[in-house]
Amino acid sequence: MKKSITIKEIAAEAKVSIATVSMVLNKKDKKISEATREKILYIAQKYNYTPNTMARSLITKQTRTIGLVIPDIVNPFFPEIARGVEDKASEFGYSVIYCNTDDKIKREDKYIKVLTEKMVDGIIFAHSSDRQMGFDSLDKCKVPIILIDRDYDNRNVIGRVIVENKEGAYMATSYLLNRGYKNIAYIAGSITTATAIGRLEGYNRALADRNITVKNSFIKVGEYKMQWGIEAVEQLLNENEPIDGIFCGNDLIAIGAIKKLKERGLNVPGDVGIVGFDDIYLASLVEPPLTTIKQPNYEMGYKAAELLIKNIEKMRLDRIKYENKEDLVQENTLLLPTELIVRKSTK
Amino acid sequence: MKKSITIKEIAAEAKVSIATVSMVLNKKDKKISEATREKILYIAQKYNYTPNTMARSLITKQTRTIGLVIPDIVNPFFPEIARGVEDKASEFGYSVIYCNTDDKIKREDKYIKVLTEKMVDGIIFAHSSDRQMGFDSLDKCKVPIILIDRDYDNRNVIGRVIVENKEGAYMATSYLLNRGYKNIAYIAGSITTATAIGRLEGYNRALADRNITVKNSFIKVGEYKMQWGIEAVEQLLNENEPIDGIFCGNDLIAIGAIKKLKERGLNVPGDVGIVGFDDIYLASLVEPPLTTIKQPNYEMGYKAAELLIKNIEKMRLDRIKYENKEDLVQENTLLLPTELIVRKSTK
DNA sequence: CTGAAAGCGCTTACAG
DNA sequence: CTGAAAGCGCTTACAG
Repeated sequence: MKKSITIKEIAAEAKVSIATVSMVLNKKDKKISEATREKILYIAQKYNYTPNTMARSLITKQTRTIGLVIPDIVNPFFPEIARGVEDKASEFGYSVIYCNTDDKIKREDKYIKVLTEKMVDGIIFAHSSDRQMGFDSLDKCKVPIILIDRDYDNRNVIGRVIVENKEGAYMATSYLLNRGYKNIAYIAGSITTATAIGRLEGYNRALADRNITVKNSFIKVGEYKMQWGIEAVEQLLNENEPIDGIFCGNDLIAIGAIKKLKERGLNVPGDVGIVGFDDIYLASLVEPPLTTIKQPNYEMGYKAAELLIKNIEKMRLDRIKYENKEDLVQENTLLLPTELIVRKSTK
Repeated sequence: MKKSITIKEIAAEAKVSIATVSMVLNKKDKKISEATREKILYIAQKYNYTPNTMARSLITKQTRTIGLVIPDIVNPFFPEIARGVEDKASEFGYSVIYCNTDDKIKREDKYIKVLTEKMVDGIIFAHSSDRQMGFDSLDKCKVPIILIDRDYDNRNVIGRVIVENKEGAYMATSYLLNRGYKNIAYIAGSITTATAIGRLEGYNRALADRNITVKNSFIKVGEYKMQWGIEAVEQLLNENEPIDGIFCGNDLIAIGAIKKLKERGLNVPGDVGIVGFDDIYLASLVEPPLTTIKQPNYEMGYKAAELLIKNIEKMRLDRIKYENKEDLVQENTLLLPTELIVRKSTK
């Protein structure tokens, strides 16, 4: 491909210094005469000058690039987040490098390292549910990190964007109880993350508020996949305790659960009431359409990017190292509300 | 965040030159004594040295970063492509910057420019259907480009990965004809791209092969969205000519079409046979599950990244400018086959 | 086996 | 209003 000209060559042709060219091209040209300015701009235009941002970054120590580390863009949970991040980033003139970790800690660490080497200005990170310890790579990381969705106490993080999981789960479970369902199971994706714990608490609380005893056999723990919804329903139906309602840890589980219930000849929501969590794209398209707790994914990505970039720019301005991150995290924790979306079949 | 040490500081502490440190750290250290090597490695380890790839890129002229420019990651068509790209890229040690254009030519041009400035080694580009001319920005682009899915004749491109649209559409239409449907409409997303033209040709051909006259009123052109499927069915049902089958330009259209048909009390596939195109994630989850032409999206992304990176590395090795791109495009055109996926309702 | 030096393309005080 | 110079953190011939 054609090579781009440099400011050196422009300077030569314009018979000025490279400093002058640099100033004009960066619009720090208040002190430059109109004549030289126009001459330089004309030449740059003529040769289709493209600045080399690598050279610039080397000096300014900013790349205007951020990293987005997520488990899997194919999981319908993540595209909206990714879109939110990219929208906000491009609004601020930042680019985003995205990485799929498949929830593997090794890959997470690798990507954190690669992104650090590429000198990204910051990272937005939805980490694996398995990551309960071993944050060495994050501690070593020289780049500010915002955690999204999956929340842990962690020192090496400047902020978090999380969701009102407890409140959402409470809403979901209460919705089922209010509609007369009594024996409500909870099919969880995991039970270790703050996210999962919040959802479990909300479920427990909703039952407790109505003096319903929580049955351990009604709580099934697996993974956030459709297949697990299928298996969990299989288990629940094969046990002695009858159920008539299910709160599912996410929509994918709920879709699997519906599939299995229908196979067994049970109607949803006639025989068994179901509520999911997340409100992914396909929740409205499956049949019956899924009643679900809307998690504001787009907003989560958008807000995370905003938080990150604002902090990046602030750090640069203040020339502060922010060693004391405890305060920062408190200040930069965003809790997004959830919402119950009731959908009825068109049939 | 903590500042990383530089090779200069390592050199000082090890009492060697920076050249030696550089060689050791880059494993070009055949000629370096074991003692100095270990000393350097130890110090680098001790201070958690992170190379500054900006500085490196400035010299080597390679960033090991590629750009992925797509309309919208939220459109379920793209996550698999994006995943394929990222998988192959990371396999080769490349990162990927992704950009959403919303099919807007202005945004495409902006991103191409930004990526060029960031000195990406290459770009994978699924461009807007509206882009029928005005490739100036691409012509100006100093970076090799691989086109995916949407194909145009264009000089400034080193390769293409496209799909057997014609064959797929032929399969889809023939499938409906073989099952006894006679009056088959085609709800197209667009009609201008090579992709769309291929699908239309396949549809026409399947009808022609059975001596069925193509009716213009059976061909509806709109956009690749669910809403258009709904509207197009509305139109088709309000017209005089009865239909009993629909080939849809993509799955989203097909899902909208099914929705509308059901609203009107028509059974799918009992009353109206439907085939989609793309095989997106939710095709199996809607009810009735969608029979569709599988477009190998993951593979498309994967192959595109492979093609791109191989060409990048080859160009670097050969130190060739590849001005004559005509040949290159021929050589680097990958045509991926489609496949008919028949799905039956579980009810 | 190792070092001194040039240079990648830029920005940023500083001097005039 | 403009230029000379230093330097960002590296790599790469070249010399010894």
